[in-house]
Amino acid sequence: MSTERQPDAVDAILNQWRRERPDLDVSPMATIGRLKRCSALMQRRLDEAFSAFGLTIWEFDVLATLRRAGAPHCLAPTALFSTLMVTSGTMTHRMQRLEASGWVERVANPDDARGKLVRLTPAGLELIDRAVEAHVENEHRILAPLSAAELNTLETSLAGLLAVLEPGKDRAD
Amino acid sequence: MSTERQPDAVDAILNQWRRERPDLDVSPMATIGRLKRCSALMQRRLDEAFSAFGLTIWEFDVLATLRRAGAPHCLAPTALFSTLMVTSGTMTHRMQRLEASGWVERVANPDDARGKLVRLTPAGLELIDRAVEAHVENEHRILAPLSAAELNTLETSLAGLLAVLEPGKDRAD
DNA sequence: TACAACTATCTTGATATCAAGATAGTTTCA
DNA sequence: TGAAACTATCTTGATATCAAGATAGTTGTA
Repeated sequence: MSTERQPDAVDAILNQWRRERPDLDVSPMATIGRLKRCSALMQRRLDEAFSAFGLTIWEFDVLATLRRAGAPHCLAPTALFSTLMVTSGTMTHRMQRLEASGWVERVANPDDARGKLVRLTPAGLELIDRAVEAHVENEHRILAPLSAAELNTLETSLAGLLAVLEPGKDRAD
Repeated sequence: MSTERQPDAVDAILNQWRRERPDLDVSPMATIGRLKRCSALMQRRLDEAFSAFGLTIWEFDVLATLRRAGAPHCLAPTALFSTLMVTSGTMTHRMQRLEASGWVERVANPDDARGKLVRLTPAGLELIDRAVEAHVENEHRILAPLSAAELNTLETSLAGLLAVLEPGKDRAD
């Protein structure tokens, strides 16, 4: 089970635990610790591209969700916060900010007067269309050091983990 | 390039983008999207174990960092917030909360009067020792559905990604 | 119709976080 | 020694988030 790679920050943490608590099998930390660390570092790299457009990660996420839904780029707040895994209160706050920026507007829902629909404005559409181009380019750049085979293995592994973590989706039983 | 797995939430997002922006090669989103989603879902699962001990994730992280440093379980705030990837202001706030809970105490730094050292109290040590046992068990449970081969592939892939993302560590040049 | 149960959204209050700057102690070097 | 540069920590003000509850509209059913 030898490895050729250089020890990383997670290896150091594992070594500390093995010294301090040799009674524990901390091997899962190798995977879960790297998952968290990769995700945190990745978000920072992605943020660099967003900030060039004056966008934060959450602003990009909301605008992108509306954009990829297709014309008329209009979704209910409930659909948005479910997709984005945040609470309704958070979504209310985000709508206020995005509306003030002029990137979304709220229009009456013809089918349900309890709520309104959130719609990309022309300015919001134009912005997110440019931002997503830069974002995708940035993602390509970030992953460029990995070979096609490495990328494929990583994606397949993460898909397997996601299937384990995603609560009860796509189950037939 | 056929796959046997069920489509997941990230596949749905990719399909939307391919319909709306067929000019973009959004393939990196398959990996990066799953990374973020796996990490978010994993944190929720981990949080379940922490909350059984009345701990939040950040409280666990700070106490665990002190614990695995070994006796006398004492680190400078700078070492803590560097390791934990947060700002100094955040760490000040965390120290106030943890000190009020009685899990850490601040002692004078004999080598540098500018700052104090943060040290686990006996109560903090006892708590984190129990909590980390439950945490590791929980991690084993979460990953149990994956085979040893799958886990090994996942860990190796994430280590490769981390080497790409980690800024300039372990470089000889 | 009328009422109960349900649902979508917003409000409130508390907390965690960050960026920028303030404060105080240490180090370097002439 | 003394002053400048540096460093460690804390403070301040703004923002994003959540949990819980409030409000208003919809649906089912007698």
